[in-house]
Amino acid sequence: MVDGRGLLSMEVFLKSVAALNNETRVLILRFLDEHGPLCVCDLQSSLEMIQSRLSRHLKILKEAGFLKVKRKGAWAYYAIRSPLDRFRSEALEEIRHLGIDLPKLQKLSETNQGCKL
Amino acid sequence: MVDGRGLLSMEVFLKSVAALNNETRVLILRFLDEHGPLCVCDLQSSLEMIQSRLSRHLKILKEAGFLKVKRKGAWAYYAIRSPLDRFRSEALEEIRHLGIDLPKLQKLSETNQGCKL
DNA sequence: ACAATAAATCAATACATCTTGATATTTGTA
DNA sequence: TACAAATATCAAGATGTATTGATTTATTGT
Repeated sequence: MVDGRGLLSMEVFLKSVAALNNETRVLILRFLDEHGPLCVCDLQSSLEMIQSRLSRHLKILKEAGFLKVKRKGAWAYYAIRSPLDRFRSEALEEIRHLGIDLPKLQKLSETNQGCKL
Repeated sequence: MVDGRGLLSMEVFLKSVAALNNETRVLILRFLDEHGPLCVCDLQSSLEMIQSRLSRHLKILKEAGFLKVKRKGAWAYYAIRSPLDRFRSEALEEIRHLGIDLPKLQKLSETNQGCKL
């Protein structure tokens, strides 16, 4: 990074853009932005998404530099990475202004049966 | 637009992002950013791209709100739209910082034979 | 009206991404 | 160690996007 503002390379830029280029991932970003760190199974129940699909999207967002993961035992907590560089935080700000209707947060991990369905 | 900062909708946002999600289009944006309005055949010779391919990318960039076109007779001059909204201009600023190695400008339209090859 | 040039669109193929169900990996607990 | 729960990865088919050459449309000059 030459001047503190930009991404390093075309490759990295395109990876960020590709990650944003999907409505499901935009929703995931916004949901984590709203609720803070959540484990995969809570996202799964809140967003009503099957596990492999969600896991794939989380991986893409992580590898594009939008998310971080913290493992706590068997659980993986995903959250917006902080700080974000300028372009990514502008993108997130833009996403906040889209007026997305967020589903209700389901903390399945905190029920008796855990994430098991 | 509610507050002057954001795009209207998910659909419009995704269209902008999709337009950015291609190395060829990023190059076209940066080239027009550097050289100002250019007709299709000048872009064609400068970027060494066949006409149908270039035309398709220009259309995508225009419909995503990055470019405007001004027709002058048979020629179509494409240029960066101005003003760009915040997200699009941040994207363009980011693109400026990618350090893209631009090809030399070829003003084929100003030669004797015109754009004909 | 005709021919020629600039640009846009179309149709087919190639290439990439998304979704799903199945399987593998990791971690905690008996 | 064996089992179960949480997550990650894989393989196949479905869907979407890119490229190319051919065709079409628009405009200019004769």
